[in-house]
Amino acid sequence: MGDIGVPTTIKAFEERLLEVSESLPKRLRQCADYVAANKDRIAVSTVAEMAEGAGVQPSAFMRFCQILGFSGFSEMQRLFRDSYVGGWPDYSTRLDHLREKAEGSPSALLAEFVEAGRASLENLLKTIEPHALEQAVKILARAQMIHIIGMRRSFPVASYMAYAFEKMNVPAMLHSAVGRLENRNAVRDGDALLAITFSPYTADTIDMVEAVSAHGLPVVAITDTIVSPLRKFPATILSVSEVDFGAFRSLSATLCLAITLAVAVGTERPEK
Amino acid sequence: MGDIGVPTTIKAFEERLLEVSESLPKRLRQCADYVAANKDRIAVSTVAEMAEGAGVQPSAFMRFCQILGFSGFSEMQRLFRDSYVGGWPDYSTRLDHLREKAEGSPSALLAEFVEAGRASLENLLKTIEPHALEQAVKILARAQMIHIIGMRRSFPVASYMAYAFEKMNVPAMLHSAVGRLENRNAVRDGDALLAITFSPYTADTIDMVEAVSAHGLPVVAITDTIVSPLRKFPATILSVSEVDFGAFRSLSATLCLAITLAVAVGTERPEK
DNA sequence: GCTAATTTGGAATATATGTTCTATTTTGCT
DNA sequence: AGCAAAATAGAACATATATTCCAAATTAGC
Repeated sequence: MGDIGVPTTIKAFEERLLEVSESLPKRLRQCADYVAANKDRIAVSTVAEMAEGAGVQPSAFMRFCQILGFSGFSEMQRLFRDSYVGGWPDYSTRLDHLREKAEGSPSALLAEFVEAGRASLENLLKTIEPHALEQAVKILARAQMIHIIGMRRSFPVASYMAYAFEKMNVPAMLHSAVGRLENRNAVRDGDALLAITFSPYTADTIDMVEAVSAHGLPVVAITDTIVSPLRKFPATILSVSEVDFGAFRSLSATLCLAITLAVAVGTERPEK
Repeated sequence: MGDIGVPTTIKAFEERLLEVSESLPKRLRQCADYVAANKDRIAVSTVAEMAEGAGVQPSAFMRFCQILGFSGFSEMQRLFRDSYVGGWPDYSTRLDHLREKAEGSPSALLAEFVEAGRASLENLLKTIEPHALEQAVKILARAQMIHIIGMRRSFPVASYMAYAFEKMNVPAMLHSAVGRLENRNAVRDGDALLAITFSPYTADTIDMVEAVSAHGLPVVAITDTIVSPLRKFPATILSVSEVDFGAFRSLSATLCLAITLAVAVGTERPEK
């Protein structure tokens, strides 16, 4: 046989499988065939299940794993499980460590945030529902005026969208709570609301969504996860789950979605 | 509480999660949030891993599963393993797919921005100078008050940093031009200025940098490229070159740097 | 500010699952 | 056909993981 190295990537795994499957006794060949046809099951099955699927004994499947270069089934499974979640380390605990130990230079911290941002972006692409996105664009493109609200952590996103809309000559209004002036009466028929809110959900934002949707106006919401209180309203929801780094998020994915939405609306909108 | 039935579909699971998450004590709520944001992990993780991710004890996560109507974690996991249909399109194939086949649609646009963001992040890591970053942290950590200025496109960054500093009890002041009130006299000895500006450089921001550095106060600047007009002043410069798509930039890299800077300052700063 | 009820953390326990071992069967060779 | 080598099945063992339990801490009500 060739190298004894453990496959560390799905690709390497496939190559090894192909390379080995020629010269395999009956039962082990069954394993190879079954695995080739059901690679995705490895991540969520037990040896017993895989063995049954292949029509062999667990011990046979075990030997099969070892021939592929792994120490056992668990090691092989880990490869598939890790590649499934795309390496999404637990940042919240890592930040705690950074804080406590105070070790790690700013550069190391930057590396962490870059990594978190990268993971968030990849995840965004995987989880966004194209249909919801299209619907959101349609709603906002039709609106006579887009009202934008986002407080605290969401404010940067709201303000960036306001900037982008302004640049593209799309009528939009950023509802910031400057001076506690609540310009709620600016919302009129034909308008739409774009609400951005993340846990912990600011009451003002929720209130505004409630008020606006009570008037029958359409609402588009950018929020996190599915437990958002916005689910109670008939809004078009775009959910982004940003990798959490302690109390902070880099907002990479959120801003990406935001700018996409803004540009799509700007281009779709009937001129003037 | 409502029904006691075991959720038998992901949809039912989500509904149950939403319905229950309102009235949940602290730790259980953490579980709910983490699960909502990481549903895909349930199929391939152990209770211990899920619990750690949520920042709780395994036993707490266990109770959470039971509140959702399952007998335990295993039963809940089975739901996700069974409904796991395999075929998880990995990031790169999904990206290609969206780019080509969905051309012109919002989803394709999203793919472009995600890719641009990813490239920007990678570039950020390569180009940032650790020494400059450390110096910036040092300057801001020593300042009695951090004055933040950033207009137009830079305003989201400025406001996010203001938010982050506030969260960490770091004295900071966001100089927005609300009502054209220019609070320049708020700047005092011992303070520092954090200026964020990108081409085309807003005059107000440059003016402020000039005024502040004329008083001998330290300035940290986040800007693009090396031809920034800020080079004329004795400021610590962190340059980010964001990959742009069309006329817009997703700001991914800039925000990443911003939040890094904020957290680094927050942790380095002497308490109180 | 005290008491009762709820919630939580951590260790103890039970169970499921992976892994190894060996007698038995099968295969390949002369 | 008879022998040696390889492969297999099934049981025995080891480990990892889920689950439960209870004392300590927290919260809510009075």
